[in-house]
Amino acid sequence: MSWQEQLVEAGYRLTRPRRIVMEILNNARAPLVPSAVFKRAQCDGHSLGLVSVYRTLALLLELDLVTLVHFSEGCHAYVLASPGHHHHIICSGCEEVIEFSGAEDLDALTARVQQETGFHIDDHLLQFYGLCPACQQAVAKKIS
Amino acid sequence: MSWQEQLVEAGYRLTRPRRIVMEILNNARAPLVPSAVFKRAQCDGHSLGLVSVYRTLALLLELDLVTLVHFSEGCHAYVLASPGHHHHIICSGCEEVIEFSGAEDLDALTARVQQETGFHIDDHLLQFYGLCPACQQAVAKKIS
DNA sequence: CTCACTGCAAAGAATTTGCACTGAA
DNA sequence: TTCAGTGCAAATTCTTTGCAGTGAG
Repeated sequence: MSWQEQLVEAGYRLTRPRRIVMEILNNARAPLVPSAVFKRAQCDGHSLGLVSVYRTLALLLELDLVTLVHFSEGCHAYVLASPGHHHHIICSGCEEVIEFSGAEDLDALTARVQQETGFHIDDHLLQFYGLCPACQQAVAKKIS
Repeated sequence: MSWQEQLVEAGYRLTRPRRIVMEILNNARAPLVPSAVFKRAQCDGHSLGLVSVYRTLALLLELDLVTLVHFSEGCHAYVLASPGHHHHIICSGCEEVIEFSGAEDLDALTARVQQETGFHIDDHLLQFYGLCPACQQAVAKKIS
């Protein structure tokens, strides 16, 4: 089901601002904060209010059409969410984000922790940080 | 090495506000945002500025004496960090936070993802969300 | 046609900065 | 005694809300 269908399915309208925000997130390689989405829209010649960006992102988040990515310093930004459960690797160099799946690999750990702590675990947050291939090369060049 | 020693070691002074913030975090079962730390200080009859709370938390974070915990809605809060690498489980009921170790269990996954993506992974963020034993009981009672 | 959605302007939070004063070493 | 650290007040973000106008269905 396309995101347009999901929106409508959930009882929302398919409007210009929502299209623009989705298009921008779709073209973005890195996670974007609301103001960044707004700026890109302006650069692309689109007109939309910053307020709509906030409201649209909140809505898309609720519908799981976008996800939050957390940075170690305590900021968070939005990326498009592909269907299904995914995790992200974030490049510390260029902030590019790549998805990977593999929740299964956590099952053993989850079970162990549940047993040890008595908690009933129902969700998790997993992200990796590192350097993408391009940035690794850039660093290598800089050093040599 | 105690946190006091770590502070001094790093060239900082051991001041009243820093003691107060550490004491409050030490007594807190749940992660606290800056304003919450500030309020608790007031309740405890301590006098310190909100600004100092911000500055102190930033410093403690830099020294790894405290860590950030992320909530799914996009907020983050501070908890005391015990030495060594740890992860957190956060209770969705009472926000209590418990630490667990087990980075080793991620090694296999890390290796696989590195190979698949070409990224060079050097850090990760892992948190579990769920219900602590007490809150599980509370829910069970409510239903019955 | 209607009502959900938009965009402005304004309010409200959250966080940072400038600066004179204070107290840890 | 000295300078790092504090606390206030003000500045700067960041985010939310009220409300009249607009356009998707």
